[in-house]
Amino acid sequence: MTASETSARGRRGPYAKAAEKKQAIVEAAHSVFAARGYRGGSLQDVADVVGMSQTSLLHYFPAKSDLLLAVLEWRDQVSGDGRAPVDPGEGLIDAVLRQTLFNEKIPGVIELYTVLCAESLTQDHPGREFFVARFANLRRDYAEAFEGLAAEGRLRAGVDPRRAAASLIALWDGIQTQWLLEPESVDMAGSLRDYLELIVLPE
Amino acid sequence: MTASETSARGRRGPYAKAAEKKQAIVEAAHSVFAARGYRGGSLQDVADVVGMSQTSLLHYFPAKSDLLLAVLEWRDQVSGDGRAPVDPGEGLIDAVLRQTLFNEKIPGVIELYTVLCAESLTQDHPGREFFVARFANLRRDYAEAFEGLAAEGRLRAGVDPRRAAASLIALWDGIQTQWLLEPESVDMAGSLRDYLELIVLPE
DNA sequence: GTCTATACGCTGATAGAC
DNA sequence: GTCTATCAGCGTATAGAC
Repeated sequence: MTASETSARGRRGPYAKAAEKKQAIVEAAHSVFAARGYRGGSLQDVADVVGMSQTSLLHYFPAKSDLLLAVLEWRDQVSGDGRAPVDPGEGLIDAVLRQTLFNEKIPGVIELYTVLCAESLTQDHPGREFFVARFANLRRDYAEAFEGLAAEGRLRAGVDPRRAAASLIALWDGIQTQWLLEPESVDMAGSLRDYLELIVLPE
Repeated sequence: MTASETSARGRRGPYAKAAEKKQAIVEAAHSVFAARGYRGGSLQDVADVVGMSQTSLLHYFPAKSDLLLAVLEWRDQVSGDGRAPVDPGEGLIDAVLRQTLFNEKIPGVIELYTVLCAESLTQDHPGREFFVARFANLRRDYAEAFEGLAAEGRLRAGVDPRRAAASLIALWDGIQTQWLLEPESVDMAGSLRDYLELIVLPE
C-alpha cells in the first residue's frame, strides 16, 4: 500500500479494494520470490497463491519487474528493511541484537533479501539499483551511529566509522546466508555481538 | 578436468581431446553462470560461447545440473575455492589479504560464488549441497587456524575460534557482495584487515 | 476487473542421421 | 561426436469478450 493510494481520502476511498488486492499480490510475490528467486518464480506461481489468474495479476502490475520493485519497497516500509531501527534510549548493540533475534523468527524475509540481493548482481536485473541504494543508505546510517559513539569516546581507538559500518553490514548479511543454509551450525546473534563488543566500548 | 579423466594414461591418452572440450565447456559455463546465474543462464548461452550446438554440449554433460556441479568443483580445485591457502611461514592475516587483493583482479570468479551461493538457497537448486559442504569445510579450516593462534597465545582473550571462523567467512562474503555492487565505495582488504587485527594479536 | 484465448519466444532434453 | 529436427512445456505479455 503506497502513500499515493491511501492519501487524502483515506483507506475508505473508492480505491480501497484495489489497494487491498495489490497488497495481497505483493505479499504472495514476497513468498514466491523468497522461495524461488525473481527469475525462478513465475507470475503464475504468484497468481496461484493469490487465487487469481496470471493475466488479472498483470492488470495490477503491468510487468513482472514492477511487482519485484513493489515487493522490495513494501518490505522496507514495513520493517525498516530488516535492519535495526534504534529505539530512543536503546544502544546500537541492543538494537542490532534485538533485530537479529526477531529475524530468526522470520526466515522468509531474510531469504528474500539474501536471494534477491545476490541475484541483482546478474545482467539486466531490475532490482540492482534498489540494492545499490539500500547498501549506500545502510552504510551511511551505521557510519553515523559509529561516529556518534566515537564522539562519546566509546569507539575503540583506530576504528574507522565508515569501514566499520560496511563491515557490520557485511558480517550481518554473510552470517544470515550461512544461517539459512545450516541454522544449527551458526550463531547469528553471537557473531554480531562479538564483533560489536570488540569495537564499541562499554558505557 | 577431473582426476579420472587424466589418471593412468596421462594427458596424452585417447580421451585427451574430450577432456579439453569438457574443460572449454566448463570455462564457458563459468562465465555465463557468473553473469546470469544458474537459472538465468541457458545451455544455449554456454554453447554460443564455446562455439558448438546446444545438443552437442549435452553430449558431454547430460543435464544442466551436471554442468553446474562441474563448474563449482573445477573452481575449487583450481583456486582452493578462492579462499586463502596459507603458505608455509605465512601468517593467516597475510594469506587472507593476499587472497583478497588477488580476488579484486578476478571479479568474475567472485561474482560466480556470490550469485550461485545465494541462488542455491532457493527450492530444488542443484548447488545447495555443494555450498553447505563448502561452508562447513571453511568454518572447520579457519577454526583450526584460530585454535592454532590461540595455542600460541595470539588470539584475543574471549574470542571463540569457531564463532570467529564463521564471522570471518561471513564478513568476507558480505563485503564481496557490497564490492561487486559498488567497488569504489568498499575497501575489501581494509575491512578484513581491521577485523583480523582486532582478534589476532601481533607476534 | 476478471476472465479465456493466444501470441511468441525460449527452455532443457530426446531421437536419430551422418 | 556433431549435427538437424523436434519435442513438450513454460515464460511473459497482449487482445478482447464479458
